[in-house]
Amino acid sequence: MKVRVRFAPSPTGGLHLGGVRTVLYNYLFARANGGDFVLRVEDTDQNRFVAGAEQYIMDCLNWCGLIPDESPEKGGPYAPYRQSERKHLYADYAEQLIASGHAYYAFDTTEDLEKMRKDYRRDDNTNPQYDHNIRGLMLNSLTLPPEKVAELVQNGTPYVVRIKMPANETVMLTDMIRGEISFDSSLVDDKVLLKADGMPTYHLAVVVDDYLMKITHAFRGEEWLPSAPVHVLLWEYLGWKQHMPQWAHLPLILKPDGNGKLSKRDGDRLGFPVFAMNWTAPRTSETTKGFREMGFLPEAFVNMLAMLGWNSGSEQEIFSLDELVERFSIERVHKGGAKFDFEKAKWFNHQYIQRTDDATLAELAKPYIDMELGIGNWELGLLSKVVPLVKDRCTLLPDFWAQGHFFFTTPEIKEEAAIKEKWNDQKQQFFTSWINILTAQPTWDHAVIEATFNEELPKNGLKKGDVILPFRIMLVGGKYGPGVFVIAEVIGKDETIKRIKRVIG
RNA sequence: GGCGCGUUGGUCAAUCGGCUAAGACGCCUCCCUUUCACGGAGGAAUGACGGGUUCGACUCCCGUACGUGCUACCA
Repeated sequence: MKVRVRFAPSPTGGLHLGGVRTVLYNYLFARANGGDFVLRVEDTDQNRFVAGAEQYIMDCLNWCGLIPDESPEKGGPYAPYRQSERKHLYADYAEQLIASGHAYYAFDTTEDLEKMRKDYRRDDNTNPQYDHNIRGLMLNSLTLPPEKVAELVQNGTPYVVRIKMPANETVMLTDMIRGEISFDSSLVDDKVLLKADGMPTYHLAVVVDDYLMKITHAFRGEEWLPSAPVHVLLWEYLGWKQHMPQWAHLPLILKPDGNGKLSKRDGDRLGFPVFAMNWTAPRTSETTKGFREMGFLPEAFVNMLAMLGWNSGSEQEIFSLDELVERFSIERVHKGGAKFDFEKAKWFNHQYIQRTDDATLAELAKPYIDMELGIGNWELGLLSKVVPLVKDRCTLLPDFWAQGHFFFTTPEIKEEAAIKEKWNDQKQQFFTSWINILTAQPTWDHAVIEATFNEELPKNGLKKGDVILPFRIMLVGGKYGPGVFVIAEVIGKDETIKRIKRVIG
């Protein structure tokens, strides 16, 4: 049987780190097993629908290079891939469940449900559920005579369909990551399967669509584990038990400080991205930063995510996507959640920058230089000289500007104190006469510049250490950067002399 | 409250009964570099707790604690 996996997001906002990791594991598993990877949009909640979110999700997958084989955009043999467009399919299955006695109509209003939760709340049961103990007390096709039910349905009274959870059964589930898990069916509530608006809930839709789309392995977040028995029973009640996919409940990605699931808020609070790419909420126009815009390379982002919850068992940490396909195994995925570490994420990006060829880096860095200087306002050829000089100091793409800005424009002197404090006549004299020597130089390369620099030192009773730092600050503005004579070579004779004069007057 | 899941350094983690418990990030020291990085050499830092099982337990079992997830006509 052909392996088929699916990523099933609901289009409600930005794509979270954890979501991308779920996509990745799906993708790796599909590729490794010669299977299909499908993107199915779970837009069954009309209240939470956010315009543009679906397109955004696909853009994120594109950026990461995790392209689905079948999707709403691309189509495929099991189209449509949007649950809202599959709405008509679900009611029949709900009816089938009612007919076989595994589900029932419920006519309780929101107020009825609130009242029930209030009335039955006790200290040892702070959250009463609509379950096998309670359903006999509610307004549904189990408590109402058949004629009454038929009448209510016919005259358009809103109703939902609920699963009838059995009492005292042990529901078993074999998880690829966690092994055997069991639940007591008495403790699981009668989940709504079909909502009053005719849309299925996740519980029904996921089972029906996984069946119809012939999904063989289902990866999802650990937060779904408690509702897994509902899904297992649905597979059984619908008569599809032998087709049920193998489950893998992935560990959560936790916030770096304290505990709990990593949320968008944590990123805002601690200054790192949580979404793959910038996301602007259409309603509020509020933008949340993404890894892409912060200057991550998609390969580094994906590699980092792969290692958050999985490792190969070897000491290797840097893997290309192809290597991951080859090495990844779901059995080696951790059970416990992992705290997200932004420092480690940056380290991955630094590694990838060092391994990327200079021409590609120049392409990647270009937009950030454009952002500072304006498109077309600077010499593109200069960037290819700068990239190899500053790349080891760059962790994120904007660092190419931070580390190399002085190649493009005359920098502001930020370390003036370091020059002024120990300034004296000898130094003044040194630079004054050195400028004249430089001006007369027919060739301009770092070796020549350094040679003249060295020759001029003793004439003024100076050592290299006395003036090399001041010279650096003249050119760079601060105490950082590549070899100072190389910088002088790259910015050119006129600019070098200009920058020295600017300081010595 | 109930139920599920989890628990090796600050963080990510190896180990599938033999451990003097890898490696990476971060941190610290030193070297390299008359800058900052890169690179190199070191260092501090770990099995939640209590019982079993076993010649031997980080590894297996039980309990406790702690954490976390769910407990919606949201996914």
